Amino acid sequence: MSNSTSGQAFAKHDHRHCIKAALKQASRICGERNGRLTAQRKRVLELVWKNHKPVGAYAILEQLRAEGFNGAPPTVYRALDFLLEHGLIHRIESLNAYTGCAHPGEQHTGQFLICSQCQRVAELDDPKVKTAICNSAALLGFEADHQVIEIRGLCPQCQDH
Amino acid sequence: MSNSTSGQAFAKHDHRHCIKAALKQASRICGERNGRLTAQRKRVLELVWKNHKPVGAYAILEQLRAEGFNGAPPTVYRALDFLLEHGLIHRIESLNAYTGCAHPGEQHTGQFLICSQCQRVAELDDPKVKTAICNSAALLGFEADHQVIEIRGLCPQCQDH
DNA sequence: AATCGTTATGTTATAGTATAACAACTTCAG
DNA sequence: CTGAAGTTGTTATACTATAACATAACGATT
Ligand SMILES: [Zn+2]
Ligand SMILES: [Zn+2]
Ligand SMILES: [Zn+2]
Ligand SMILES: [Zn+2]
Repeated sequence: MSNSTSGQAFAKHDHRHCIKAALKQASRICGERNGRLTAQRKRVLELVWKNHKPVGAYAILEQLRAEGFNGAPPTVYRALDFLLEHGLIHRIESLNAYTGCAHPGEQHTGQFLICSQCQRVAELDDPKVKTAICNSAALLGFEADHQVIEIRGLCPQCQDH
Repeated sequence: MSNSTSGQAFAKHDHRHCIKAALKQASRICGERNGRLTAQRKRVLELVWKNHKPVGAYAILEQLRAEGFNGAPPTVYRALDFLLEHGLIHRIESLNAYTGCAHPGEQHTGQFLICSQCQRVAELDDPKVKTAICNSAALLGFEADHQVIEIRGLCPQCQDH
């Protein structure tokens, strides 16, 4: 089961559950695949999950340094690469930033709703969207493989005023 | 009328027509809006349209320098910003690169098919895709504004072998 | 426990992408 | 001609990401 219902990022919720669930899932998935969720990788994953706002590699680095870690960019990028490879986080191309995956372990390619105001991101995985794209691509004989879908707009809470 | 039928990028065609049409449209659109298509901006647009492969800002800079221009990054980025603002080019987020717009002047947000092998890009504007996304977003109360859609895969010609 | 290949991390330097800030020049309406 | 707006030049710097090589931790095997 997923650790985050679609769109939950925009609803009021106890985010500690998100974090806890994400770590638990990560642990399980790494166990199944012989991936080693080391302390650093785990810490980076926690920082990515700190909230539903995508976070940049250098922001993570700053956090780690604030905690006494004395490291350099490659350390962070390696951790991020590991987490990406195991499907525990996604990269948001239009932000050069990273966000926790809401459906870890399941094979998928996320679709992201990004609030222009509060920066929070919700991950969707709507098969209709995927189908529409694949159909459209197929008409041109294009064989779709991976999709980057990042939608900017206003989340429910930021539409108010 | 658009200067490039959807998906033409992947078909055999006389690309000189693409370039010529793009420049003509650009000239018209800038005229209508009191945008000044200066020599530099025009040259950058030509370089972006050199083929259907997105091109990076620094690659453009190199080209310009090879032509005797002795400039710096801001010049290129300013030209790109101008062209983006007037809807004459698009930015491909997942490549940090720029590509000519196939429907300049028309209000739209492109959807891009990017061949992983030959790097060529075709621009779509499928209303079904847009609708599917907007519907999906609306279910969460999210008001979609701008969409980044970049599909990786293999173009018809690169699927052969 | 000692060994050894594999994986992970440390470290330094550098590549690649983008913008800030200010100066000089061009254009064009009045 | 003149002044305001827009454009380009120039220098420096911020931000994002990786190359390359050294060291350390791990884990299976002996
Ligand atoms: Zn949460
Ligand atoms: Zn918001
Ligand atoms: Zn063409
Ligand atoms: Zn191709």
